[in-house]
Amino acid sequence: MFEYVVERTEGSARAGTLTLPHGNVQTPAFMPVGTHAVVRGLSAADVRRTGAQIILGNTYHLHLRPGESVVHAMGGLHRFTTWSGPMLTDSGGFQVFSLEGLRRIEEHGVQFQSHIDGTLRMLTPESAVDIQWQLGADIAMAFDHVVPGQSSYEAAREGMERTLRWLDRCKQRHAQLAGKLDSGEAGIPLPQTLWPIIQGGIHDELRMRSLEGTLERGPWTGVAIGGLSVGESKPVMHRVIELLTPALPVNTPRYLMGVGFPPDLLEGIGRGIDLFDCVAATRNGRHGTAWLPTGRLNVRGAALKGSTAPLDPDCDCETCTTYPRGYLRHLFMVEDILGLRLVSIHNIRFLVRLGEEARARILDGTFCGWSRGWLSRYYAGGD
RNA sequence: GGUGGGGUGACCGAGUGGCUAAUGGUAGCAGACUGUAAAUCUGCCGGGCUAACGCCCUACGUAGGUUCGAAUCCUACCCCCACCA
Repeated sequence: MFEYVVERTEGSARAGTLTLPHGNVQTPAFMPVGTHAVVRGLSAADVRRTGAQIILGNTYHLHLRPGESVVHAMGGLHRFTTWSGPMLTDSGGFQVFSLEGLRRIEEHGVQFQSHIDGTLRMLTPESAVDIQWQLGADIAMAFDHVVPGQSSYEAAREGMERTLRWLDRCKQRHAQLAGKLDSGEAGIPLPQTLWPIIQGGIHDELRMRSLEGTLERGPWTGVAIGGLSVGESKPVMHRVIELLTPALPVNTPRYLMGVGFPPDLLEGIGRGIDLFDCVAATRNGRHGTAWLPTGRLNVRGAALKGSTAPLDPDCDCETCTTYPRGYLRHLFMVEDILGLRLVSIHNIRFLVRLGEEARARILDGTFCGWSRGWLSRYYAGGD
């Protein structure tokens, strides 16, 4: 049910297939983020047309609104959203980082003050797992403690060790719920699997200890690398990835959380990453930045006024095959929601296609050269 | 014709003697965004020179005047609006 098969490798890069209850995911792959059970601005059909195979939801946000019991009563996230493909829910661990100032960390869990109405909400390893079972995605993430990229050894060590202790508790609760499912008690339509998250900041020794501690607690159907792209430099991020992937089991998918921008995907794939998620595709889309093979394009820019050219002539997305640049710019100038949607669609398709092409290249053994050329062309565009 | 109100940078609109090249907003231009507190945020926005500090020029309807100093006070004129004839 949660099988991962690596079909071919080239250097550290891998092409594989992940089997999940709601379908397969061919890797490498980018997963669009749908924090509030929606990829912002897009319908499930829009997302499907981008070629995305799996999307995310978020424990913290869906716990606040509408509440996991509501989603569960409506038949789980798949029925709730009408997205019938694979899904993954993040645990709320990232909010420990992003909502710093609205939360207090304790060993028992994290006390959040809701950013919506100020009410106090405790998230613990156990409740994060409970909520995710109620939401019913294919993959649940362990509740982790993410520290900023600049964190000292001491701060990173604390977050990393806590993440391991919390992993034990997540695992235990997950096993309890899986046992209930087996005996038909849970009332949950399909099983889900739990993935752990490696932490340790930018400190290699901590990263390795996190990896070892995580693997000791396995086996796992997938392993995530968290706590990157949170303020550290690119070379440091690359170093940490290179450090970890060789030490991970081959037939386990590696998920680099929160990454990335287009070049980050190729840099990650080349270093052995299989799965990515990132809000940048949709956020940049809403903010008027489109990704092109030659770097970023400001869709609001005066240069696009009157242009009849497609956004990206090489792209097969709905936006690029239908609308001229001058119209997309116009949509942003008049602040119509269609503009936000169309550029989001393009950016997602752009990353999905990057994954598809990388996969094809790995399968025919031409990934490394192609990736090098792609990256130099992208960076030459001024990025 | 009379009375009253008003003319400020692309637009709207503050400012009623020095802290004013002139508050705010809009429009415009540029940039940022990485497991989403983000359809958000930041910067620029009279002209010229400078890498920059900064310097110079031109500006608050027009023309004069008062003053060390004027968008701000005075005079005349032009234009706009309202009401009355």
